[in-house]
Amino acid sequence: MEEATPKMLTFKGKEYPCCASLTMGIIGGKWKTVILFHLMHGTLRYSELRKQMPTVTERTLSLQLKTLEEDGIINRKVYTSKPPLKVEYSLTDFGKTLIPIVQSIADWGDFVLENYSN
Amino acid sequence: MEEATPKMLTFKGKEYPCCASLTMGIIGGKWKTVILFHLMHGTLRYSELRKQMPTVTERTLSLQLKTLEEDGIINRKVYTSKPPLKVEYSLTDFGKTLIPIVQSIADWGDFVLENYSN
DNA sequence: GCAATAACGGTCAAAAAGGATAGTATAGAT
DNA sequence: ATCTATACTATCCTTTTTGACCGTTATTGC
Repeated sequence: MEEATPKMLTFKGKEYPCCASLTMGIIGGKWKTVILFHLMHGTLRYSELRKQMPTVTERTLSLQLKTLEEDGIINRKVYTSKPPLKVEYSLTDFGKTLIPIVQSIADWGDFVLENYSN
Repeated sequence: MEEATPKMLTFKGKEYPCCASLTMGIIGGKWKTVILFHLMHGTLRYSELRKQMPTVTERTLSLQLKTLEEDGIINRKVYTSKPPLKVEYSLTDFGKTLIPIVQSIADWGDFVLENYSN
C-alpha cells in the first residue's frame, strides 16, 4: 500500500489542500486583511494607509501591497512619474469580491470585543 | 509634536491594531481555517482530522489544535484515560460563531477556482 | 510475541514573516 | 539654502511558523 496522494487545489502556481486554505493564502498574514479593511471604503494613497496603520513598518506595508497587487486584488496608480510621487491604491473588481469576507472578519472582531471582553 | 500613540485593541492579552486583525490573530495561519472547516460539519477524532488533512504534520496539527483550544474555539474530549486514547474535537459555542466566516472563506476559494482558474 | 494503532510531545532545522534603520530622488515650502 | 514630504528600496536581523523525524504508552489483532 502506498500513501494516498492528496489531491491538491492549484491557483496561480501555488498548491492548497482545501478551498479555505486557498483563500487564506491570499488574505492571510498579519496585515493583508487590515489593508483590505481600509481600502474597502475607497481609494487611499500610500501615506493615508500609513496613517491608518501606524504600527506597520513601511517595508512590510509595501511588501504586502505588492503581493496583493500581484494577486490581482488591488490596483496601483501612479500620478507623477518623478518624486514626490502620488500613488493611489484601490480594490480591483476581483478584490471587491472579498468585501463580504473582510466585512465579516471585521464584524466578528467587533462582536468579540463587545461580548467577550475582560 | 509627539507621535500619536495608536489605540490598540486588546483581547486575551494580545494587542491588535484593528478589529480585522483580532479575528486574524485567532483564525490566521496556514492550518487553522482548514481545521475549522472540517470541524464545522461535526465532531472529529484526531485520526479523522489527520485523514482529512494528509499534508499537515502531526506536530503542527496538535499545536494548532492546542492553540484553538486555548482560545476557546474548540473542545477536546478524552474518552479513555490510558492509551490507546480516543480524543474528539468539536467547536465550542464561541467557536460556532465563526462558522459564517469559515464558510464564506471556503466559498470564496471555490468561487475563485470556478471563475478564475488557470 | 510482534506489529499496528492512537494521540500525542520533544528536538532540531528550515523557511517564512516581520521589524529596525537608513538611504534615494525631487518638488515645494520656509 | 535648508527642510519637509512622498513612496518607496536595500540591508540586516529577529521572531514566528512550520516541517522532519523519532520516542512514548498500552491495548487489540494475528
